Amino acid sequence: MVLDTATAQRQVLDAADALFYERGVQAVGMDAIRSASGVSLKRLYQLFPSKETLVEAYLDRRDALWKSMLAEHVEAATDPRSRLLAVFDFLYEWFQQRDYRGCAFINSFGELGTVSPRVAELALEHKEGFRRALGELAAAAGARDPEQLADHLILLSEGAITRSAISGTADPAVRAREAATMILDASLAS
Amino acid sequence: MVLDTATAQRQVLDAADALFYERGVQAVGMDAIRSASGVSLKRLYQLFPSKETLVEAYLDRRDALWKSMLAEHVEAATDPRSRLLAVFDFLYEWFQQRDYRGCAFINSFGELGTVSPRVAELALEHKEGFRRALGELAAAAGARDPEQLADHLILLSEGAITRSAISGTADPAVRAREAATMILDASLAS
DNA sequence: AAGCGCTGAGAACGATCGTTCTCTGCTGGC
DNA sequence: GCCAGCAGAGAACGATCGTTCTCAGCGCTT
Repeated sequence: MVLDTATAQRQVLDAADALFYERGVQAVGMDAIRSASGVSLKRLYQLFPSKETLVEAYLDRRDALWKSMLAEHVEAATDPRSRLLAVFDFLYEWFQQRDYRGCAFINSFGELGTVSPRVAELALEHKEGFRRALGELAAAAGARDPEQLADHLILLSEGAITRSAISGTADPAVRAREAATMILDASLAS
Repeated sequence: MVLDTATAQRQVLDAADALFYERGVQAVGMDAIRSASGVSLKRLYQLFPSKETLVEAYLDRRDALWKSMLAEHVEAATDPRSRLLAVFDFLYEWFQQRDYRGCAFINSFGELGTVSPRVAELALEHKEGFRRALGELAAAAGARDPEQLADHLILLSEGAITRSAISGTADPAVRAREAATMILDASLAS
């Protein structure tokens, strides 16, 4: 079976994503990715010269996918206020996925943050991107201090992400939405 | 050099705590713990028959230490309202520690949650203990719905914990305290 | 038809993992 | 003085890791 570069790359990334996310980076060997992807070890190393490269690609794709899923939910809402709260509806849907295991960036950072500066950097960038999005939504919603509101809302989001992972319930998203509503109302321009 | 059981156990746990917390569980071999603790491999395995046992002991001790540090901060405050907010002052101090690397339970859960039910259980218990403490503080502070307030405050706390780890700043504790104040004021019995 | 280059399958390599075993030397009881 | 038993130091074991190498086979050019 011969594969063109694009599909081979996609199959490897699909396998890496599923395995890294479920079991963690260090617990998954390159052999497991090779078996799951059906791409030979040789080709795998041609596409991604090292495991670290593959981890970076895994995180990059997660970041892009996550951003687009978030944007999808936000754009479905019309008025600025519900666009901001749509963030928490997105979280709720995410948490309900059967294989939900928390945030790949938080998990990877916990595993490799000390030893791999690249992973630490990607985690920071991912979270900063999210914070930026919240800042824009907060500004559009007419917050008195959009930056501060974004800081508060991201804490609720991150808290819900880890709590949902550990408890195995999607409920934290509901609680986060409640708290977000309170904070949002309190920080709207009067 | 001969060590009695108690000091040998303490030295092993000190070394395991420092290494597991800094580098993650999987990245630390038993040999590294042996070198750092100065306890022979044989004795190490007499005290902790497997690495998983040692990981459990590491998490148990972290839980106890964390709880007592939190209690210390809370008890230093007098009125119920500042006792509740003292949680976030505690977080601020914690985040400022030079070797702060996030929550050991969140990190361990991310690394081993899927594969080790015991680690998943300990993480859940640790977080439930924290939530319970928040619930009591919320009730004492006269919240209309203490359980809901505790749910909101724990989201802010967990969010601050992970954000502080990734960003390397203690600032999230300040932001969390701000948001907590707003939520607290909004949910006091009127 | 013949040879070159790339392929996939998987063996092989050196390192390191968690765990156990060996060996040497010391200590206490008789 | 002597022997049983436990200590520590670290070698050894089998497994697995990330990575590289071997090798037989296929498709392409001339």
